[in-house]
Amino acid sequence: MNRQIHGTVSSSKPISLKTKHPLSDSNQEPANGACGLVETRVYIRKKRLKQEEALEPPEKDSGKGVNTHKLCGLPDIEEFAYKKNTASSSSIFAGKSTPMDNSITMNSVKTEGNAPENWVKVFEGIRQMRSSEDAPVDSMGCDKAGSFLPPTERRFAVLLGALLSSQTKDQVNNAAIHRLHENGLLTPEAIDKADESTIRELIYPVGFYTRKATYMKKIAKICLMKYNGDIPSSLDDLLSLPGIGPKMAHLILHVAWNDVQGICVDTHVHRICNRLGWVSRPGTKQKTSSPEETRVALQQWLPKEEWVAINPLLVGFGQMICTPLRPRCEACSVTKLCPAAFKETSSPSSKLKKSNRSKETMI
DNA sequence: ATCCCGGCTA
DNA sequence: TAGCCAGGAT
Repeated sequence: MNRQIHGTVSSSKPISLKTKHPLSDSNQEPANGACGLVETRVYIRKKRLKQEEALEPPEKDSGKGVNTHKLCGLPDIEEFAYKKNTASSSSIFAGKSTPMDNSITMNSVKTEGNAPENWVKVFEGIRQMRSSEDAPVDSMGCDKAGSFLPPTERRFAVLLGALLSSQTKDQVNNAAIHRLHENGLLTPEAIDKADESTIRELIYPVGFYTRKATYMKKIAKICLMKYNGDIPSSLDDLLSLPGIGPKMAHLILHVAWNDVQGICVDTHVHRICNRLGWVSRPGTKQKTSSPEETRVALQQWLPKEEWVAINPLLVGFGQMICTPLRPRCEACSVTKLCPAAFKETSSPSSKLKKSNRSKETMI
């Protein structure tokens, strides 16, 4: 295995793509005797992880979750929404009016008719828990990666960041974007010309890298042909891109275009809103069954000023406290207002009866 | 409903 | 080590 991976971040020397790469020969994974291959892969992954650490020292809070609001190269929406006065004037939101005054948009909230009682208190409670927990380490050096790019390229980088970030730790995602950038592959033109296998190697090991490499090629072509090298600016057009679903489409719209058409609902938002009783299937009291259903229900009463903020708020909360399995209700300050509080003490023992468990935890 | 890819954990 | 997790496609 002679593949070279330069260890230093500062080096701009592209990763050698000439040497053989276990992933470059498509249809690898022979049904048998894949041991050598697997070892090679593990080796490369370790190297990459080292590289990533050099790029971004590990964060304590980073956990496993995907901080979707932290797209590589972008200012952190969470910071944008919750810190006092960040230098967000220079952020991607520059140009539009000052970011919402986070000091409290709540006051001006006119509660919609069907808004859950006390939601403001819960919102504030969660916000406080979030700020007392180790504030999420601010978006490391990665914001240099994209922020200095001209608007069109920056938007494309946002799009790729969103695509790559799903099911992938920030660190891995940022490193992948970094490698793409090193190789001049952050523009639709370059992606269009590059080999899919090259892209696949560069983004490895982000989650689902094979599919994502394919999507990147298609997306680049679509951007060139239909959008003059820019990314789509409407929700429907974003959704039409392969690999871009509702969650990412709304996120991209927020970050790239500063346009809020809907709430970015991921599994955390979905889960927590149901636990809190904030959403239900239309005309019933039952839990919503999908993030999309949650999004629609939530939008019916949550004031638009909070549509961007709620995602980073609940994502962080969902990682630290209101976890999917065995939520840490004892560490939560809003249990008095939470219908689901302490109801999920699922005894770790009973793996059996999936039905029971799913009833309790799959909320 | 199942697959994708790899990290995490019981 | 087996199984869960997480958006999106099919």
